[in-house]
Amino acid sequence: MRPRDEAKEQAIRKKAMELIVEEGFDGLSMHKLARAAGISVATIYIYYKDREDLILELCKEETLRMTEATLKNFDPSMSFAEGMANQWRNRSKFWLDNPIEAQFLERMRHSPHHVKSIAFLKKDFIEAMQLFIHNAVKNGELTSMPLEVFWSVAYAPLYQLVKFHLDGSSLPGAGPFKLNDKMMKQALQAVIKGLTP
Amino acid sequence: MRPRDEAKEQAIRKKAMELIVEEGFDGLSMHKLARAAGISVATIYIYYKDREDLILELCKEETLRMTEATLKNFDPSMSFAEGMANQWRNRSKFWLDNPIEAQFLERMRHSPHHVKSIAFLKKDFIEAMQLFIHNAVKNGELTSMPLEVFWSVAYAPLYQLVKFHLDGSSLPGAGPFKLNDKMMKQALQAVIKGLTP
DNA sequence: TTTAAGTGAACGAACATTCATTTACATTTG
DNA sequence: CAAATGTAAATGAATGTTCGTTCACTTAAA
Repeated sequence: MRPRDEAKEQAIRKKAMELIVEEGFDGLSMHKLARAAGISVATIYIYYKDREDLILELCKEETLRMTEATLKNFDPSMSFAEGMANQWRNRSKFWLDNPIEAQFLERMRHSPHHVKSIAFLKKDFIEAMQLFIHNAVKNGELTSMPLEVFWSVAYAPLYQLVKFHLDGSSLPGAGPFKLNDKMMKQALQAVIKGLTP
Repeated sequence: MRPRDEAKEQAIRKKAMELIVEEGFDGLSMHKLARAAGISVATIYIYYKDREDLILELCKEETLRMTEATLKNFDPSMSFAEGMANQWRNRSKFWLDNPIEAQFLERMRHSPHHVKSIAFLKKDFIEAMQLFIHNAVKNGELTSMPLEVFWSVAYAPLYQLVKFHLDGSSLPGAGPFKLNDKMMKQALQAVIKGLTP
């Protein structure tokens, strides 16, 4: 029996995400993908049932990689300031180390696939995050508020900053934009201050 | 000479945005759009040069409507807390009053069209925003920071909250989500607190 | 009567998916 | 050890469909 060529599957995945990031979902056609990956169209269908399956499998795997990176050295019993610093570090590091994969996930989040995409978040990841804010509230380090309000204030600024960075610009008229450590620290500090009682 | 049927152009615009919001950019085909709008395919080409032109014209007009709504009763010389309250009110109101249009703009912002899309922001809108934060810093109401850091901390939480609301949910496991005034106030308060020296 | 709005049919290109065939490797056989 | 065999990987061509766009034509109002 002939074994699968791992390099081919990797090429499919990589090029598919590149196409989606650079040209959007309408830029991902099976023929174009095959040409970009240097394989035959039919080969894609050995690995994936159809186009939809390919997209969802990509999302599933990258979501897993993302959540694993996000939980690195994280412990829900950390102090609030420590935990927030860890989360901002982990999340921004994942984005900057894996810009294609992270931007692909962001495209998913802002597409009709969104509902299916968040379903890939593992229970233990969600529970760790909920336990963290529960502890912080209990310890008087965090104002009590709905999960959604916390998430919006705590992390949305981080993702926006990283998006500005990867876009290379923010507003027309403002110059090119390059995120640095000082800005990240400043934003994190503001967020912590806002969330602290 | 036969006059243009305004209702037809409106139907095209409305249905195009609906298709993009509900099915993504690959869901917007000219044939499907014509069928949805109850007109002939060729009619679309009377109003728009091609598919790309249609998308960009939609974006241009909706961006204008959005910035006009955002500037309502806004004055850069307002106090920081007043100005922020005005902006959160204006921006959330536009989203909730025009969910299709707002979500269409958000799809643009997270697509390869993004660069063209931000170019539609009028200079006076940007200048008003910049003057507002300049004044606030001068008056000691706002910590000095790069525009991008400010924007991320000040508004990204708002857009994330509204997105949770329109999605109807946040994380799997968390129940359905409905944004209310109290949550909005709480988030705004946190943001202002974080940005104040 | 004039003129632009509006149309349905038609164009070739690109699309997702399938299929008969070939290829390359692991295993079995001599 | 080498040749034959089995099998899933890999393929290019082909299928039928949908795509964006155009065009010769009809319609309606100024």
